[in-house]
This record gives sequence, C-alpha cells and structure tokens, in this order.
Amino acid sequence: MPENKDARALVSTYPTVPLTVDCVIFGFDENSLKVLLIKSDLAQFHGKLTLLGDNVHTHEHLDTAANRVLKERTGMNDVFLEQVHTFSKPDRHPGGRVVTTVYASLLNIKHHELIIHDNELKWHVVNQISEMAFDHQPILEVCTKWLQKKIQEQPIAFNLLPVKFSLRQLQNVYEAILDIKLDRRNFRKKFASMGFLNDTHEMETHVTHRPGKLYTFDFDQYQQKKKHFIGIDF
Amino acid sequence: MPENKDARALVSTYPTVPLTVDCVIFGFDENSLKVLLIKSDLAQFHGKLTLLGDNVHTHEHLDTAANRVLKERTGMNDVFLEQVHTFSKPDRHPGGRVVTTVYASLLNIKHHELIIHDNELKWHVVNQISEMAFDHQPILEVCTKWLQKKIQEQPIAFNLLPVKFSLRQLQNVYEAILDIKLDRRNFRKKFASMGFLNDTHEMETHVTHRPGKLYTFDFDQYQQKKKHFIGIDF
DNA sequence: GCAAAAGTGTTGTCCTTACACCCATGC
DNA sequence: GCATGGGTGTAAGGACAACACTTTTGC
Repeated sequence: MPENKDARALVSTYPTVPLTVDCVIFGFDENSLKVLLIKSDLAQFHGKLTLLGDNVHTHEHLDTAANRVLKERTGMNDVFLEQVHTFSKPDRHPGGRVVTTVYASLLNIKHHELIIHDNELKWHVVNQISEMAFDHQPILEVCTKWLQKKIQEQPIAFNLLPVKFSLRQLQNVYEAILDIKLDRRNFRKKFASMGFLNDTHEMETHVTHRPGKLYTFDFDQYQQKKKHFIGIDF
Repeated sequence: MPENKDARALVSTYPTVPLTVDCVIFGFDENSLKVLLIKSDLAQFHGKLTLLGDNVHTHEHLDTAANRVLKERTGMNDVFLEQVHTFSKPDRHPGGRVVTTVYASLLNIKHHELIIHDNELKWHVVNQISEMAFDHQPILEVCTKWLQKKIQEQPIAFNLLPVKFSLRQLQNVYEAILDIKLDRRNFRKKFASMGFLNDTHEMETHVTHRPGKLYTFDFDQYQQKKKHFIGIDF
C-alpha cells in the first residue's frame, strides 16, 4: 500500500553526490578531427589533458550547465550541444565520488578563434592524444564513436565546416571521422541526389588546383524531407 | 597557469545533489508493448503511476543502481539494461532538486511472472497510459522513441519474445513498437536472408490455424556478421 | 607544361517493394 | 467445410559500388 509519504521528507533522506558536466568539443581543421582540451589544475594530474568541465550548480539544468561551461571556457555560444552519457564509476575522480554528464558539441575552428587561453586551452588532433586525466580518455572514445554514428544519421558534419564549403571539404570530414576512404563520384552523387546542398555559384579561391564549387547546406529542405522510418537493419 | 589544486579539497567545494535511477522496463504481450509501473508513494501524486526508481547509494555506479532497482522491484536479474538519458530539470521533483538517470530494459512477460506486487506493480499498455507522476510521462516518451530506433538497429526484439518464437510473433513486435504495418512475405525474406534465425523444427501448438515454425535467435552468428559501417543516410 | 584536384556517366549487382495463391490446423 | 493465419516467388525499380578520362587552375 502507498504510505502517502511527504516528498520533501523523502528526498532529504537521499544521499547526495557532486555533479559535473564535461564538454567534448569537436572541431575540424587541416583534414583532422580535433577536440578542445585544457590542462588539469590538479596536482595528481600535473598538466595532463582534460575535457572542459565544471561542477553543476545547485538548481541548474545539466543542459544549461553544459552551455555555461562552453561559454566560460571558450567565450562561445553553442553551435550544437547534446547529452551523450553519464559516467559514474565510484573511483573515477581522485577527489572522491563525482558523477559527470558528458555533452558533445561540434563547431568550426576557423569561425571561433580562441581568445581565452586559460589552462592552455588548445585544439588537439583526436587520434594523437596519448594520455588524459581522470577517465577522460575512455569518455573521449565513447564520444568519438557517438560522433561516427551521428554523422551518418544526421547532417551535423556541416557544423564543422564554413558556411560555404566544397564537396571535397565535406568528404574530408567524413573520411577523417569515419577513418575510411570514400569514392569521390559516388559521394558527390549521394549528396547531389539528397537535394540539401545549394550551389552558391561561387568557387574556391587561392587553391593550387582547379577550384571547386562552393555549397551551402539547406536546413529547411532537410527538415521537410528527412526520413522518419529507416528500416530494420543490423 | 595550473594552480596545482588538491583534488579532495576541490571536490569538497562542489554542491551536491540527490541522484536517482529510473528503470523503464518494456515487455510485450497480447500484441501490445507494455511497461512495468508502480503507484507512487507520495501524497502529492495520490496513486499516480511512476517508473521503477530509487535513490543511488553514495558510492554506487549508476549501472549497478539500475540493476539493483530492477532486482528489488521485480525480483529479476536484468535481461538487457542500457542507460538512455539523464533528466535534470530543477523542478522535476516536488521534494526538491533530484537528478535522475534513466535506464531501459526489455524482457519477456511470460518468462517473468510477477511475484512482488508492492506498490501495485503491474504491466501497462504503453499507449494507454494517461497520467504519470513527476516528469515520467515525457521520460517514457523518450524511452519509447529510443526503443523504436533501437529495434531497427539491433536484434533486441528477441528479448521480448520466448526463446522459441514464430515469425508472426516477431513481426507483431515490430509492428506494435513501430506502429506500422509490414508486408509478411518481405518481412520473412528479410529475416531469412540475415541468417540469424535457427529453425528448431518445432511448430506452434494449440493455435486455431495452421501452426507456424518456431525459431531461435542465433546470437553467435549475429556477433560474427554484424555490420560496422551503415552508410550515410539522413 | 606540369602537378593537383575538380568534374562527370555507365553498368552490374543487390536490396526493396508490391503483389496472390495454395496449405495446414481447429472447430 | 470454413475461418484463420502459414508459407511461398517473381518482377520492377531504386540504391549502391566499381571504375577512367578530361578540365581548370597555380606555379
């Protein structure tokens, strides 16, 4: 039988835990997938790399906290920010029990020159990162896998590119993130047939080869045409 | 410059929050998707339906907590349990700030007769649930969408069925969860061509029509053959 | 004129879809 | 024998994979 408990009294019996958010901010430059990292403050991790994180305020929504961290650490408003997973191994933090919810964000490196350099904030090539503080290395791996799946299902690769981009740049994003080679002709046909790319009638400039056309992504078209049923496939 | 902070001192400055886990336990019976729910203890929600939840212990991994809740509430060990999302709206709980991490689980109703009936633990047809306590209604919607995506990508529909099942039962699972009609012949061809079904050479019994063959799902075959690259498609 | 990448089409294969008839069982 | 769902094949269309040559630019 329900005991008609008082909510506030009940919650006051719950143990409490420090919460943090960590942001995995992906960027793309020089044909490599990069991630924005800082160096740890903590003595235990003497200068090891960490994700951009901070504790969550007492009455703060985690989404809000992630946006706040992104802004505090980089000065930027979010381009795209999504909750990926919550990590809770009891000994994951040397300072005691801390649960962290991880968000991922994608942005264009060139559009967001780094102005804040606290804790040596810098872009790092994802597959050249050797060692990180806390459990941030496995967290980054989870987020990279998340990104690999995501770019195949949703048009978020465009967030990594300038507003106007060439098909080669787009293909580079896919090849770098998925770590595969794609056939150029088939790749172009695929995107042409989708109908989400607008020809700007502009061309690349200052390239040492034949310039390619520049396109923009037509988000409205995508919203109208996007699929809702994919098909059973595993 | 890093300040070489002490980890424990740093964490002690973080605000702390009560954490819970909630389990969305899906089952399938009488051609309907069902979910296991209890009635709320709380005065505010006088008998409204809630997910199976509990607070997280001080040094407990969230995965462990979810498994514990599943066992405490139903007496069962998990069939399949996966973290879906963490919900943190500051006012989501009338007792004050509570953050909850939601896990989803799928199991076969017939294999797990309910022995515990605390808080009127019962199966409810998912699309006939009118009102729930807390934010559990939107949480359930998120999990239902998660399930719709998941059954198209991974062979988890089998967790909802007996070990030996007919193709009709399998198709019913897909049709009920995705809320679509599928062509019977194409459905059968699809699964036949996958090669993950083993013919048991047994038949349905006590059915009022021609009995269908019974199959088992070959998990080893699946592990060997499963795809790793799906293809760009959005 | 040379290097480097852009641009372009066809063919075969496979997967998906649409669709209709006979069969085995319980009653 | 009748109602109910089981079991089966084929043809057309669409998507994907493989593959080579010409064009444009900077230097």
